[in-house]
Amino acid sequence: MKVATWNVNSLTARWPRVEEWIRRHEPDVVLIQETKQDDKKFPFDAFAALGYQSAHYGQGRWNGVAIVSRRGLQDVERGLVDDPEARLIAATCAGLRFYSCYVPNGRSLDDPHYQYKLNWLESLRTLLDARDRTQPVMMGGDFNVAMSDLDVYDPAALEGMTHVSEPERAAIRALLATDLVDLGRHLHADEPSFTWWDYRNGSFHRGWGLRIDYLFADAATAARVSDAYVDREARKGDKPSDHAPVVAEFDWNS
DNA sequence: ATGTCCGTAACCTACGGA
Repeated sequence: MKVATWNVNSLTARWPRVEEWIRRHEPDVVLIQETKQDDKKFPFDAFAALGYQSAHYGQGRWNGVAIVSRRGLQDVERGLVDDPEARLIAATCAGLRFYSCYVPNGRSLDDPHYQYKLNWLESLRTLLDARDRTQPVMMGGDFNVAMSDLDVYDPAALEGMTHVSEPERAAIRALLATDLVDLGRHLHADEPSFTWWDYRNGSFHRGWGLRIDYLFADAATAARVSDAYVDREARKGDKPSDHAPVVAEFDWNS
């Protein structure tokens, strides 16, 4: 079983890259963020032509999350209670409960959007805390938080900014405290493995990245993971997203 | 520290958001 999470920064603009990536890597499930589409525009048929069912929660210009699967797709849930923005979708594929998350950016520590981000993460924690612990779960997405200084190219350069503040990091730790494991760190405790590089300043080739996209799973599922990695190749070439996909591979029969 | 990209609305340019 191969699962990926990828913030595509507009599925409309990124379709050629997404299609090529799926053909090449043949994932079973892909958790997508920032489709920037409504359902009318979402390429359900194009995914079907590749052999994938899809579920989408979009709102048009901003946000938008999706789950695509070639291992079945049932029981779709959209959104967080009281959240007007399309940032969360869940579905069951091959017996696993999947969540695709697009956490608010936060903008800056003194912006109201930052408090929205903290509230959003607390709502997500509440949802996960109430889940059925007998069902395997995998949650992935763009969390817009670098969990530790190892996840930042230069901690001093980001001091006082969003993505690295202690309250955000505590909110992510609280998510993990609902019995989830960070699959990237689980297998590679000391590798930076950034997932996002700013389009500006030649950040990618200078190595100025952050690890802000994650795949989390319950401990029993995490124990079956044989590989977890970032596909940096997807950040290169023509018209890339500013995020690279995070991939996990694991034994799964059901 | 800000050299880019994306979608939109309104028009071939500016703006908000990231």
